[in-house]
Amino acid sequence: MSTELPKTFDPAEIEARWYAHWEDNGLFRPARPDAEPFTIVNPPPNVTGSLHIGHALDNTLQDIVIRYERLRGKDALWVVGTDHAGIATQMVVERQMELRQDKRTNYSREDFVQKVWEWKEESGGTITRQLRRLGCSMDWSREQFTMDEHFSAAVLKVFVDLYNDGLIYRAKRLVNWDPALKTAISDLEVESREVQGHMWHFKYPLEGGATYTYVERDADGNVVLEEERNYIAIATTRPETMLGDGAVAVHPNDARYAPIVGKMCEIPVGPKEHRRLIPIITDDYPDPDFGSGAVKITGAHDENDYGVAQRNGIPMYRLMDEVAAMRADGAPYAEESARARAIARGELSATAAEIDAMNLVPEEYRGLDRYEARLRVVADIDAEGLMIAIEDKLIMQPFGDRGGVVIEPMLTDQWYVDAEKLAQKPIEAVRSGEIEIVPKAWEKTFFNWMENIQPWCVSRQLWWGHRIPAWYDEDGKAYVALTEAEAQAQAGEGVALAQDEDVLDTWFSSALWPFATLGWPQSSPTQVVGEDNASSSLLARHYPNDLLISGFDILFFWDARMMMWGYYNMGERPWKKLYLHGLVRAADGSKMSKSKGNVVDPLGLIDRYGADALRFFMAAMESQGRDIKMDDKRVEGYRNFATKLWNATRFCQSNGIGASKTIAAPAATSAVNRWIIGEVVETLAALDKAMAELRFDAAANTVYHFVWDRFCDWYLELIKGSIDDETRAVAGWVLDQIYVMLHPFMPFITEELWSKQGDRANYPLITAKWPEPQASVDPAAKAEVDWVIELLENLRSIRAEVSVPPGLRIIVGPDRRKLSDGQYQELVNRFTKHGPALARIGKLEAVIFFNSGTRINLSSGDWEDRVEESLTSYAVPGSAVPFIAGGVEYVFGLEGVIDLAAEKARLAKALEASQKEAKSLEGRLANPSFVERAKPEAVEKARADYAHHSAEVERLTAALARLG
RNA sequence: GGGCGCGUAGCUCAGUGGUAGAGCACACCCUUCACACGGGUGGGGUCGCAAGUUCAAUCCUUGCCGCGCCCA
Repeated sequence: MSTELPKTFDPAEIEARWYAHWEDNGLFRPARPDAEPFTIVNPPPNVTGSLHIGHALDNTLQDIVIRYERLRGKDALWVVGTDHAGIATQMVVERQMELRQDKRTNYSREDFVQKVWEWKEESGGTITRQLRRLGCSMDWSREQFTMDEHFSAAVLKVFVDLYNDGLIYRAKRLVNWDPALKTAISDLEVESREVQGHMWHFKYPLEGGATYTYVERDADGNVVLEEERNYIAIATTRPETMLGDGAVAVHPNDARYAPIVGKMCEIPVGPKEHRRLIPIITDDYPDPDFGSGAVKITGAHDENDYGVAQRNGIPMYRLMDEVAAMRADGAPYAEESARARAIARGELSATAAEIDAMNLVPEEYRGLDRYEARLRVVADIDAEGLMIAIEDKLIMQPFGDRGGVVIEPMLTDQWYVDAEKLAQKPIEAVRSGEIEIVPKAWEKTFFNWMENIQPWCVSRQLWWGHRIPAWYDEDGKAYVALTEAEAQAQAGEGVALAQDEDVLDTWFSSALWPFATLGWPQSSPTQVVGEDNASSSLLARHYPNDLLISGFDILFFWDARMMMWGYYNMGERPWKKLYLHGLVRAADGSKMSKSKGNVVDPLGLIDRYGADALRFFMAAMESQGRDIKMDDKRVEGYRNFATKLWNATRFCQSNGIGASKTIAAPAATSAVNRWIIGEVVETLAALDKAMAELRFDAAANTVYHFVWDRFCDWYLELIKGSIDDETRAVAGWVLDQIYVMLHPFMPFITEELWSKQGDRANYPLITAKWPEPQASVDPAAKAEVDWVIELLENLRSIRAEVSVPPGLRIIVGPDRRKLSDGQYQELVNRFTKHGPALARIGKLEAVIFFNSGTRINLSSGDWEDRVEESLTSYAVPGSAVPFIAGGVEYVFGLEGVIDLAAEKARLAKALEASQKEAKSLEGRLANPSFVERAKPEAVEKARADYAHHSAEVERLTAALARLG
């Protein structure tokens, strides 16, 4: 028996109650050992994080899929967990320390890491609680963390394996150094932004006051400037790096500087007596048309210069420390610069390490911040009269995406993954279709990046994270092993070893998510499913995963790296399909950001409209490939939709309609019941198709329109007043199908209504069965109900347009003389069967078959055979309105009540539309090439449409004529 | 500079080689016994611009204009 519903629908109460029920009863992952597995892993959110609208979208989509597959009977596993987020988490804890005038370096590494763990235990669960409020049905019983012991073991194993395979190595290179976080970061963590800056033009005097003739020519080769110079002009946006210049480079074809190539010039900064001389060299890098065409080369602080320096054997002098302040270490400047001069003259050779140890910052600049040093350098050069010009200029600057400060390229020792080799399998997989990317448009972006991939810097100068399993002996030789003992064994007894201080990039570990969460490496992928080894069974059953859903913004960060790790460690794709969704934007289309203050809190939306409404919004707006603009009104609309369903259920309950007893559609004889069953069949097919194609918008809209437009607006209206046992059974069944089909999108309200429809304590909706109507569309029933609907829509439209008083009951009828006997019989049948509904909804009193004597009273069903009314009595202006439904012309009898002018206008409008349509079709059909060359179906359709419209034109013309 | 995507009703968005749809908004009507978070009926679009392909283009091609993103 059903339980009566309260009049109002309270999402908050329902959500809290059902979520706890599902979770407490293990319903997110019921034991289904024999079922086909289906697996999704969630992109692990930062453990420091809280739920933002992007998470809401991402997790809603995943939950829709997982609930759908669970309902379809699969062994659906949604792996959940959080990411230790090295930089972000360490920052959070350090900031808290700052508030207490404390800092990380006041502690030992072990103590600090311990404090991070304490913080994580206390405050790290925010986002997982919030995911529950969204209704996400993850398998919390196996919640993971990237720093869990088993996960860490997996990370170290991958590092060691890669090292042994030569795919990971340590090298001194120019890296993106974040001076705020004091760590290296990867290319992907750098954002280029255009900022207002300056270009300074300086004179670098030639050695010993040498001069040359500088000649500037225009495009035609005419001399536009010719002068004697004792300097070479250099343009730079970063004067402070001049101190580390190793050379000046010009393009080999640049005739202006040909006279001085190979000569030496002086860096015009620092104490005069110790000024360094550097060579003028040629390289393809300088662009003769940019600036002066001459470029200073600071190999240790600029990506392009680094390349030039490497190609030409130019020393790379490091100028800054870990916070990008000018170095204060090393020997006095006089001593260091003397050595540098010797090196430049070729009198002294030095190793890279020796060069790195040299500090070429003059005493007066030592310890200054790089920007302060810049100001001082510029002022000093200007004072000496060597500044040519300052230009305002927009320059591209690299910013750290976490620290928010300008990245300083720095020469440091870091660990690199040979990404190019690891990228090959993933590239092939996407190319061959082994991994499908949806929407397909992203494939190009994927290939473009993967095919130009750079070595991946994976070491980070942090304390929180997976410490790199490398130990060094006193000579700096590295021993890579899973444990210190193994490293010691490699190094030999008695060799003093020290472990690498650095940790691994968080993405290095989170890329193991698809299999390390399933028990790898303790269980191998080839192990057979066995009851005795739960984890091996898990890995074998659930790897590869079926689907990954992520935002396109982490395609490279995470998705691509999962592919690399999947093929490398498991020899197989991590998932069969990758679905990429867009960003959720603010209502005005701008990107949401804390600094702009336009962040929409998903929890606030849940408070206002309910989780179901927010979820449905996300689904309905998720068309492949597009960003979603936030629209509260739309969320509200879906809250209204939920209320609509709630009230439809209340109506059903008050009419004794309860839970269905069968999976299959009940047997039905009435057209309305047979029709709605057919509508369920069609809706289900459309929904399944949309889900198979991951068209979340189409899926959501399909259910929405079925529930509102078909079930509520027509079915319930048509059955009112004639609810018999068959109808009760069918209506109850349809409601149940609605709950099931809608459940992936709106889990809370559907579960609540399902439970209230009958005694179902042991049969919750979340684990119910997906519909199997075992029925098909009945074309006859469909035609009959479509006829009723068309008739009623015509009646309502006319009533509104010609202002028939709302309560007035009216008469309709066709002319018997225009009907065949078969048509007449069918109409008599239909009017008799649907009389009460037509009377109630259409406010019809009777149907008269004019010129036959037959009149049927629609509410009572009474017949009169010899009525005197004929069409003639209505064929007077102002008494009859014609319309066509189901191909039959009716007259709407309204003696004296209609608005003649409005009626004329209505007919004229309809006539115009029909004429336009008919004319266009006529023209098309008159075109021989259309008839000859178009598809036969198209020609056929055009003919039929033309016949229809020209008949319409005739009737409307006649009707208009009758009105005078 | 290279690549990708977008430009359809006032707004937010679907869509198709045969001249267009939804939700919201708007106008009018309705206190009809599930629902005013409701019911009903309407108005509203040269589908960015210009060429081309085609019997036919909003949909295909090219160019242009505008917007966004990614990469240098």
